Amino acid sequence: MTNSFTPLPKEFYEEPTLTLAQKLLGCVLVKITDESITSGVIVETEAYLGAIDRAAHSFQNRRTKRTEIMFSEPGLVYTYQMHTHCLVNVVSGPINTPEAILIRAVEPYTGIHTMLKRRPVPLIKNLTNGPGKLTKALGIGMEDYGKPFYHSNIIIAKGKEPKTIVRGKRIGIGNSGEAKDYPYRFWVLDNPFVSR
DNA sequence: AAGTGGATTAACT
DNA sequence: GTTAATCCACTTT
Repeated sequence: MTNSFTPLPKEFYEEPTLTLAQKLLGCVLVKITDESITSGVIVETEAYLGAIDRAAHSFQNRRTKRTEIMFSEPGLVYTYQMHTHCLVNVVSGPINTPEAILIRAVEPYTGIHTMLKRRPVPLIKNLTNGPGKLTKALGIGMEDYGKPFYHSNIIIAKGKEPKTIVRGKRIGIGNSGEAKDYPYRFWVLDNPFVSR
């Protein structure tokens, strides 16, 4: 499938994680397969700051097979399996700084028909308004683990500037002690596709 | 064996 | 629309 999206350069990811998490809002997440191109505009992200963040897999620099990629250079794909779902993250921070940004929601952009085929839902609104939902709709899976977003079949391209960015507590990390109140979640105000 | 966290469905206001 | 219960598969101990 021919692709008209231009990946953002490697340098785009060389920012502090909390800054990058905001810069990613409005960008387009694209997955290219032989059959189709599907893409969505990122509308919700969460930052995970490895060493100091109890909610992160890499808390206190815990290095396992799963978190290994977070210690690598920024701009790589970190996918991990959660029950039946797969979640996508953008590796952030310099080498040996295990930080990542979870993409929690996107707004369907191109290839909506294909996405609906992968994930039949009555309302488009429910197609990609959650981290596990968007991966299924876009066809992202564990096979994408470790790929660079700037040079592969899963890319992040420049999008449009989001109107208003809001910041708040993260979701789904209730048992992470004090870390559960860190305001590391960013989303586009009033966008119907944010997970909540 | 234990821990994990989103999606879906059901029950409720 | 909001909350509650249940499902699920993989990772780490």
